[in-house]
Amino acid sequence: MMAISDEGLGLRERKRLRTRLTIARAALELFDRQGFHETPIAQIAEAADVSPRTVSGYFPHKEDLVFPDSEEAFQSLDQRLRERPPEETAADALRGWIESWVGEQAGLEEEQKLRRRIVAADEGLRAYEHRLMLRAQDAIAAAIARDLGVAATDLEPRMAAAATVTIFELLGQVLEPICDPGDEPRPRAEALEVVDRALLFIGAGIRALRAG
Amino acid sequence: MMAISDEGLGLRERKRLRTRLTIARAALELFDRQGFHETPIAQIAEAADVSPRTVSGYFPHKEDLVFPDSEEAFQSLDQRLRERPPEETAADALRGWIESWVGEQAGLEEEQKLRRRIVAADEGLRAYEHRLMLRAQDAIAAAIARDLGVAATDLEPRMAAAATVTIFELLGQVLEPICDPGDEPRPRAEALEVVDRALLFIGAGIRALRAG
DNA sequence: CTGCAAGTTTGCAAAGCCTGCAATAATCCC
DNA sequence: GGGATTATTGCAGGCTTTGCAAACTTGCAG
Repeated sequence: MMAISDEGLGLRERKRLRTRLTIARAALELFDRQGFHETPIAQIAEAADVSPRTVSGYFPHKEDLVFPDSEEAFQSLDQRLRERPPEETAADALRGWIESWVGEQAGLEEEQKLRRRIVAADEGLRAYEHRLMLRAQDAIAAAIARDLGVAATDLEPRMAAAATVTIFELLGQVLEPICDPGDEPRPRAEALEVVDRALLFIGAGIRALRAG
Repeated sequence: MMAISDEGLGLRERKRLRTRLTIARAALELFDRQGFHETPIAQIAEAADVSPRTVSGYFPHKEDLVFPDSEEAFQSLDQRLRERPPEETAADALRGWIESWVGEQAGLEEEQKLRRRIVAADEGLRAYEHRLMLRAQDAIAAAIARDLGVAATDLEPRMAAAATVTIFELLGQVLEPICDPGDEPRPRAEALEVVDRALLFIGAGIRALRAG
């Protein structure tokens, strides 16, 4: 679910991470069984053996329980894009990041599947996920703008970035097109193939705009 | 704000529409002055001289107050796409719909500006707007799939549809890039130019995917 | 080991949103 | 006019979210 990186951390930090993880796991489990709206925070708190107030402390919005490490992911993507060498394109950096990201998710297929199923069942959660993605969209737009030598607020990089973010969203659905329990996880290669097709789509779109 | 189509309607319907309009207008005004979150429903009710329960009756979610006629717009787009003649492409139908839609908005520039400013100021509203757009996305994906002779669930039409919906969202921002009071409304032609560039982008992407 | 500083958990309360229900009021149509 | 339909309203209850202060745990220096 979340990368447990408790290296060189004091007891305090480790305990905090553990609590956070426990809560998120309990929530995911309950959401999957009963539905998001049908699961009050009080019940999650009970399952995680913690007070409701503590749940809200870790996860300001109930929806955050479904995307516990979006912040971490965004930071890593943003850094990857910013610190890419001058000769590497935004698309290459993005692809590289996705590759390593997908790699890090190894062993978490079950949780991913749960998450996908939960999100698929609730329109509001899909919108919330998109809201999280918007941050990535801005970072990607900035990176593409750097490639093209235009302002990040120009239509061109923004359209391309928006299309790119769309790919992320489709990616989740492609990886778990049928969200029934017990399905085998799709091979990683297939995910990357989708990414490559998406980047092809976007690259062609950009070229067309620049030519036209 | 909303198209007031009270032709051949009884007093009941007319009154209903009028009430709805009054509430939405009051809400928009207050949201703009104080902010979305800073405006409780009770205050809107007071301004519109109805009970809070009535507001919730007309607008199940508070956010709906900001997008009062999204349903109408979606229905009209969906119908336009479904009933397009066989020789008209999805892109053409879409462009035609946007053109007439933009035309219908004539005279509503002030409300549009208010709305844009309100939405721009709140991340949650942007996500909600996207949520509304997802319905259009499905309709567009189906239309593109029909063009291509593939299933609506295929990656190709879905990516193209997602990119298209993105255009709608950017369109609002392009039309009101600086959401300060008193700006002149952008000319309609400029909006259509954006649409054309967007369709160019998407068309090139689709061709690249089919070729590759 | 002891005790203080810093950080965490908890309960409580208040503000809001949203929904269902039943009573009341307005409108429609015969 | 009068019964049927529909709109409006108040009320209650469940839920999320936030602030605040008290109680508790951990870290660390002496």
